[in-house]
Amino acid sequence: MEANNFIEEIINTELGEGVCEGVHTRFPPEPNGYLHIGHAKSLCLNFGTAKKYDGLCNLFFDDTNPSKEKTEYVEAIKADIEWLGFKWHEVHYASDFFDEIYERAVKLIKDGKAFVCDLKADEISAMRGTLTEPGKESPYRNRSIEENLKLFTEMKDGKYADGEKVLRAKIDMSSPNINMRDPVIYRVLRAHHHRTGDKWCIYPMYDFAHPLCDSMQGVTHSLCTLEFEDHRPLYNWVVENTGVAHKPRQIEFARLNITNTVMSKRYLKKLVEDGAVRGWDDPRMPTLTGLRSRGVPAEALKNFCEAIGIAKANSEIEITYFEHFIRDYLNAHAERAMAVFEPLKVTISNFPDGNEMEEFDVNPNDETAGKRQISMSKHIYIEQEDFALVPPPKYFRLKKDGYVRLKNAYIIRCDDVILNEDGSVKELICSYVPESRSGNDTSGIKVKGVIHWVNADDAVDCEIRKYDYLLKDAEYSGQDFSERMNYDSVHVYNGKAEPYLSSVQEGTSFQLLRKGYYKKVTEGDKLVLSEIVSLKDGYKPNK
RNA sequence: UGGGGUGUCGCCAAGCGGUAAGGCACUGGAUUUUGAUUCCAGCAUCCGUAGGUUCGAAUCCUGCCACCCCAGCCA
Repeated sequence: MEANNFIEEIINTELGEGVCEGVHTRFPPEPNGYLHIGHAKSLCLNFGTAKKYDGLCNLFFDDTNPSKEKTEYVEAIKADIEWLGFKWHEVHYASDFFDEIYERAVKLIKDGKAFVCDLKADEISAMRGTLTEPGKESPYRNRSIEENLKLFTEMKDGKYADGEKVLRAKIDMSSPNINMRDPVIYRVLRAHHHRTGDKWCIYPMYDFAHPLCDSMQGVTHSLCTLEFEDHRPLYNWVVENTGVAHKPRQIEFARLNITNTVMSKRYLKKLVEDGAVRGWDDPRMPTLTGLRSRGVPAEALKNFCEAIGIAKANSEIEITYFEHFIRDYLNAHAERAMAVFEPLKVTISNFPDGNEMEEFDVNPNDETAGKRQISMSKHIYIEQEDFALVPPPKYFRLKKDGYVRLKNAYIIRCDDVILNEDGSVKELICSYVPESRSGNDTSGIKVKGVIHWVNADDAVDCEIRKYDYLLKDAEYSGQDFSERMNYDSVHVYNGKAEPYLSSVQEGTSFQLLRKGYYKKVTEGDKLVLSEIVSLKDGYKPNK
């Protein structure tokens, strides 16, 4: 099997040497928040690697800290993974293994490799040493096995208050790796666990529980992010010293960073709690559910994850790269329709009475997408921005005495402009060129601009939920028109052109296509937003 | 100043001793009834840096520099 990244190289080598027989991975979120785009990378890696090697991938909830975890999150996480289209082999919870993890801790004590420590948190911290100085051994380090056993049992039975005692692995207080300086592996914590309720008052630490859970699930390759590299020696220590039969291997890779995007669960949670966004599924959020309500196709996200690759170098991907995959997918699959945000009434004086109907492809790039009907009459609406009383340089759209093409229809000429009392444009009187009809234009007139329009007779009013940018408007001010268009063309697919449509999740009304309100659309119901909204670097929620 | 990692084009990223893939972005130009798409063309004499080994190095060796992570009873 050809390796696409360094992890696959490792697997290939192991397979070749017979170190492992198959591949079993797991996606291991802690249910303390919603999944975001960063998790998508891990999701694709874990599920993708398992699939490539015809192996298995579990969903594993790392719920060893009940004070932060909730059932709401586990349900949301499952829904997000399903949305992405991944199918897990089994679902496991660290809490399902609490009994066995406890037994493994007892074994460590019996083997003289763990001890109950009475030091307070700050004392342990003070004795841990520093980056350059070794730590000092706890005075409780040499308690007898019998005493440790008794004390640990009492910890489990609730005889001690939170923080009063902990169980520590007996490793090496002078290790240059701070994680090996007699790490705490169990703490007393009286918190209601979302699954085990009040059964336990002691909980294992991540460093102890994770390798054991990997082993018990049969995981062969435990993929995690770079910050756990220093924990690998401890991971291996646990695997080697607890007597587990199956020995998994931890491999680290760089987490995903995207420009101008907040990827920290802590801040995302704060945004939700502060009411800065309507919830975890606010389209401005980089959460999977937020992306979904924004109209981002799951396929696009997966294509993106595949393209960015897996490596160990810290990196920050430009948001345009992600946007490219959204556009790429939408261009091929999204249904088209025309829409107008700020309507400007247009009367085509020489157009015959009644409606003229015609059929068009729903998606010119996909014949199987079907056809749609578009009608036209002498009264239509166009976008206010598509007419300029005083056109800036290189303005391709409508102006007084100028021509423009109505998409899918005719070329029109603006003959007259009717103004309001305040000087703003009220209505346009135009004439159309009959022989310029879409498909068989014999007029010989060349126009550069093509604009959207809706038929006044049967256009549909839509209520669009408006989301503001978190980016300030000031970001745009000072830009000239061409730059503005350029910006829009990146963030609103095709700029002023036809928006792409795709269905959105039920319950989501209509999403923003661009800044401003949607007023009229021809085909009422499904709309979509195409702008990419992101948080600025350094953005901090209000305290 | 301890330990663990990483350094190839603006951003990702291949490359694993034989003389720098690809994508995004960008720039030209052609088509185009979406200022989109599509399509051609251009875009690292150089791989953090200084030396060394070699007929030959981004790839091997040595020194140096830069950046990231670690002192939670979080994960």
